[in-house]
Order: sequence, then structure tokens, then C-alpha cells
Amino acid sequence: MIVLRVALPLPLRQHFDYLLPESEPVSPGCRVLVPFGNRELIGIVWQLQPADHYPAEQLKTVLKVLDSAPVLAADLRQLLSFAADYYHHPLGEVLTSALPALLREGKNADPIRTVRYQLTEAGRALDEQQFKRAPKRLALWQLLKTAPEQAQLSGQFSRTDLNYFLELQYADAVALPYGPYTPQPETQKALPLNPAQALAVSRVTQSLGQFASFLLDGVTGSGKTEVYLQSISPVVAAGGQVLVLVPEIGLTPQTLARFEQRFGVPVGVWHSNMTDLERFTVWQRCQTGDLAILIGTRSALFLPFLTLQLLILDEEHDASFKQQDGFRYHARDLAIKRAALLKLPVLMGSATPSLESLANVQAGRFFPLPLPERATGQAVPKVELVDLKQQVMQAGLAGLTRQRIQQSLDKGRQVLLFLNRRGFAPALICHECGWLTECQRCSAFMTYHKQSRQLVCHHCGTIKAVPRQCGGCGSTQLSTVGQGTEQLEEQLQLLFPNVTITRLDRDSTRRKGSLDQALQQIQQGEPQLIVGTQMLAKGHHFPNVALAVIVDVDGALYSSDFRAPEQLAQLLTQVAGRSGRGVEAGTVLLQTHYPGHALLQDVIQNGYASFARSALLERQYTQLPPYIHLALFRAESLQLELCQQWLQQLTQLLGAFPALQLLGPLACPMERKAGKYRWQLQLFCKDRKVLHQALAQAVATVKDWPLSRKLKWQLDVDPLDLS
DNA sequence: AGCACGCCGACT
DNA sequence: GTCGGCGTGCTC
Repeated sequence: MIVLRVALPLPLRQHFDYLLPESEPVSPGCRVLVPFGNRELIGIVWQLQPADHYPAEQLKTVLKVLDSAPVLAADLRQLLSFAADYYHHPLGEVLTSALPALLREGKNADPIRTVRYQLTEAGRALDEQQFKRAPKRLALWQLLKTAPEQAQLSGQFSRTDLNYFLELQYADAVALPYGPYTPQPETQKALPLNPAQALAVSRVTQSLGQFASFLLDGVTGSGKTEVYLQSISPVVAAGGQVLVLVPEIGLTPQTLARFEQRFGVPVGVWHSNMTDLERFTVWQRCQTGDLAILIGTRSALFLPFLTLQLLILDEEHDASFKQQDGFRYHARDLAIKRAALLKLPVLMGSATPSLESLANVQAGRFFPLPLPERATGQAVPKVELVDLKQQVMQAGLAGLTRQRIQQSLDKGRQVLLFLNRRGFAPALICHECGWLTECQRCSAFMTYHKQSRQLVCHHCGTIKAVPRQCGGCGSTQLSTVGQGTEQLEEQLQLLFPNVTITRLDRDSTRRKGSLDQALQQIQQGEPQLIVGTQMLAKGHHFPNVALAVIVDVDGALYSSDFRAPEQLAQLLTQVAGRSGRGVEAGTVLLQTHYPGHALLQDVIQNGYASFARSALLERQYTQLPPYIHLALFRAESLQLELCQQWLQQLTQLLGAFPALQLLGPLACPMERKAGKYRWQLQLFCKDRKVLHQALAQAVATVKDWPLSRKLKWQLDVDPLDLS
């Protein structure tokens, strides 16, 4: 009998050992079904014959070996094991987060035979004339003729068209196993590169086959995408695989189409809206080498690849690369680790690099690849401040702003209005007594949504009917406070009655396909106003936008979060990049009550790079990340005292590490969320090793405290926001 | 996490 | 008299 150490999908920081009959071969990374208490679990074989295992006579026996080959190959196991240590998260949960749901549930992982289609003799003998009035059939026929390996039933053509060929025996269904894709000659000409782009491409491609980290630092329109494409080119020409990580809302159908058209090799996507079966199929196509390029969000980092040779991370500064619950990993940092383990280059790009990455450049860990110019040679957008003090406001806009909007519309251009607050108004207030619509379960106000006639808490999801009377004094004089996108849209329509207004936020794009529809309408270029939140600032190309307005920058100017200035500077620069991509230079208007604010002045006059330099110096003086390492423990409970008591005990425990600076226990910026109190303890340390020793010991101790079961606690290593 | 065991309060 | 509340312990 062999002893196996098995990682189980449990939030427990311990391993479990099992017996395996010698007759059943198994290797690390395979799934096994094991008895656990009075239930059965699917676990991952982590180690054969561990040196110190549980008393042999108390070991149970594996019920079933589910795989003949590992579902987690050695390179991924190494990455995940590193991640579990670094983020101090239970290994079993880390491993399961890297497997598609169907494999977690025990589905057979053997490469399924996939049905593809090919033309018969008769089918090949057809000619174009035949399809004169059937362009879709023609397209399918041509696809079957030239690239049958792409002709799977995807969105590209309909089942009916395919059936036409099958029924007349012009085509056969062939069962083929997935396997490495066939490299294709590039179908589109590469664009000519400017010297900076050319240097970037050659640096990256010369590093293929070895570990190197590159920071591609270029303003919007400087041609980052072309650098990505030309760096990918030699890899897919030689049959290698490329992983492209993008932020959550940066993955558009256009991105996918661009890659597919350029290389003519199989490109897959990976994001949170896919079904379990879609994900499983992509997982297999990656593993077997069937996909050449995979474009995906955060968790695509854990996909298995046969011959991964290049890793690209676009918009590396984007916060959506950090998982915000459960296993709180940062995909950028783990991407670098994966590249190091596999000895391949990682190319990170951004117009507004994170201060972390810039510090890594300073320290010589990242190689900088600056792209100084706009590749198209067009002018850099002009950024102007609009002083709101003593202005007559309409629709939340100053006179000058309204005037500029009208001018742009008159010229037949589009105007983008950015307001990072959805709903009609962030609260309702009683005119008589000042009572506000507070959420009963959160330390937050409930947002008034006019269209749906609801009060919605954006933090816990509580929905209430809009009250007719004040909850304090019974007055019916309720009015709105502040402005959200819904209100901005309504008021703009009054100011500009004949203009189309498109609103892009979570509410207006909730229905499937409505986002694409709105984007398409914008692409057509008709003059219009585009109102939106976050999603406006990221990734989309709006060729006819000449003016962008940031309706309210003041909220971010005096935030207590030390990262707020960085995020604001990134937002300003990103929004600026959305305007004036066409023929003429665009303009960005920032509405503020503090036009003299140093941060605004610096970003506007000297650009993001200059801001970043001074922000880094400030972080150095004030001893904040990236010059010091940060971790935080958070405690959540219905009872405030439990949170405080638990964190107090933790503070005492961590007192044994004099190199740590502790801040807290203190209330989280949002002290109550969904009915629970939330408190935290922040840990700062110059020496990452010491910090991790302390974290490891704290976690090991805390897990046995009786108090720990009475509340929810979590550890966030390298937290991005302290909320 | 999930599940069993166990010991106290209000009900068919 | 039971049903079920959730505190506590355990899972190789």
C-alpha cells in the first residue's frame, strides 16, 4: 500500500493522508475520490509517500482514482503551491480555484473527441457561383476548404448552413481528438513600427525562452496593441502558445476578432460569463495545445498550457487583476511568478503603470519599454480645469462645460461624460429634519433609482420601495442629494432635447447584449452624448469623441485611501485617452472646486509619468507600499465586540515581531456591511520575509482559537484597498 | 466547510 | 413528552 497526501477542497490549513492499493497507479496532480467523515470528496494527489504521515492504522483508502494523467501539471502545482504560501490561503481551496467546475465535480478529463467538419469530394468540386445568393454558405464553404480545423460549430456560422452541407453530402463530420494547432502563415500584414515599438518587439522576442519582465509604458494611441501582436507573431508561427490577460471589462468581441484575423490560428477566450461546459472545453483546448492564443481575465492565469511561451498582461495597473474575496491573489504578481517558473518573458503594458511596477523598473526587476509618441502622430488631448466655485450649475455642469458640449455637438462630434456613481441620486434627504435614507445593514446610504422606483443599497443589495414620508418626522418633503448617471442622463436630455444620449453603467447594460448594442451605436459615430461610469474609462475605442467631461473629480481628491491619488491620476489619463482618437486633438474637462490642487496641476501640466515620479517619492518618505510591505487581517461579525476582541488578541500575538508596525485594530472605512461589523488590523514591514514569517505564525495560531469560529476572519496580503 | 452530537426552550 | 435552536468537535 502507498500513502498519498491529498489536498481537499476545504478551508482547512492541514493535509489529509490516504492509502492507495499498489495496483492503482497514480501521480501527483491527479484527482482522487476519498472518504471524508461520512461523505466523499474529490481531492488532488499532492505527494506520494510523505515522510511524516498520519498513523498508518488510521488511514482510510482512496475510493477511486479519477485521472490517468494529472489535471494539474507540475508547473501549475508549483505555481499554486507558491501562491498558497504567499497568500497564506488553504492549499485545497487554491487548487480547486484553478480547476474548471466540471473537473471539481468529477467529470472525465480525458481529451474529448471533438467533431469537426470537412468537405467531401463533391463538396470540394462546388464552385462559388453556386452560392451567389447565399453569402453565409459561401463563407462556410470557404472556411471548410481553407481552414477546416476552425470549422467547429461556433458563433461563426449557423447549424442550418452546416446541415445543408451535411445533408447533401458535401461535407462529413469527422471525430478528431484535440491536439496541437497547425501554425498558419500570418494572414494580415504587420503595421510598420516606429523605432520605440520596434525596439520593444525585438527586446521581447529576443527574450523568448528565458525569464524576463517588461513594462511597456505608452500613452493611449502609442500602439501598444501592435507591439503585443508582433511579439506574439514569432511564437504562434513556431507553434507556441500565448496567454493574454486583460482586465474584467476590457475583453470585447473586437479584441478577439483582431487577434483571430491577424494570425488565423485558434484563439480562445476565458471570462466569468461563460458556462461550465464552455470553460471546460477551453481548458482542454489549452491543455492539448489546440489553442494558440488565449485571451482571458484574472483566473485564466491558472489554465494549463502545453507549450506556453509568452505571457502578456494588458492594463497591468488595473485593480481587477486582484481577486477581492476568498483566495485574494494578484494575477499580475502571479503571472510574473509563472513566467519565472516556465522561463518565459512576461510583457506588461499600460498607459498609466502602477506605482508598484514603476518601482520594479527603478529596482531593475522590470525592463522598461517606453513608447513615447502617439503612433498615429496625432496631438495629445488637452486637459482643462473647470472651476466650479460660484458657478451656476445645470445638470451638474458649469456654464463653460455646457458651452463646450454644445460646440462639440455642433461640429458633429460625440461627447463623453464620466460620472462614477450609478443610479439617480446617492441618497434621499428630508427637507424638514435632515433624515437620510440610510441602509439598515450597512454604513452607507441607499441610492435612489428613479426608473425602477427603488432605493438600492449598492453594498449589500437591499432593495426598498421609495418612501413617501420621512422616516424621522413623517414629512413628505423628500428630495434628492447628489447626482448619479441616471439623473445626469435625464437632465442632459432637457438641456439638449434633440440629442441622442447613451448611458453605459451596470444598470443600463444589465440585459445580455445591451452593452454590445450601445457600443455599436456609439461606433457608428452619430453625434451624441455618452454618459457612463467606470466602464467608459476602460478599453473601448470611441473614434468620434472630441470632448470628455469628468463631472466630479472632487470626491477622490481628499480620500483617506493612500492609493486614491494614484487611481485618480490613472483615471484622468485613461479618460483623456478616450478622446480625440480621430483626426483632431481631443479635450478633457475636469470639473472641480479645487482647481489649484497640486495633484491635478501635476497630472495636467506634466502628465502621468511626472505625477508617478512625485507620488513614488512621497510613498518613499511616508513609508508606504511599494517601499514597505502591507498585509491586513479583517474580522467580521454581527457583534462588534467579537471583532475587537479577536483583533486585540492578534495584536498581542504579533507583538512578538518587533520589525512589524501595527496599525489598529480600527474600523474598516465601511464599518458595517450586510449587517456585519468589520474591523481590521494593518501590518507594515520593511522586510517581506519577516512579514511572511509573522503571517504564517499568526495564521497557524489563530486557526485554533475558539474565538476564531465565532466570527469570520480573513487575511489580505498586498491589499489594494483597505475597505 | 459540512456534518454529527449534545444539551436547553416552546410546541404539535 | 418531542422538535429544533446553535455551540463544539472532527474530518486522514
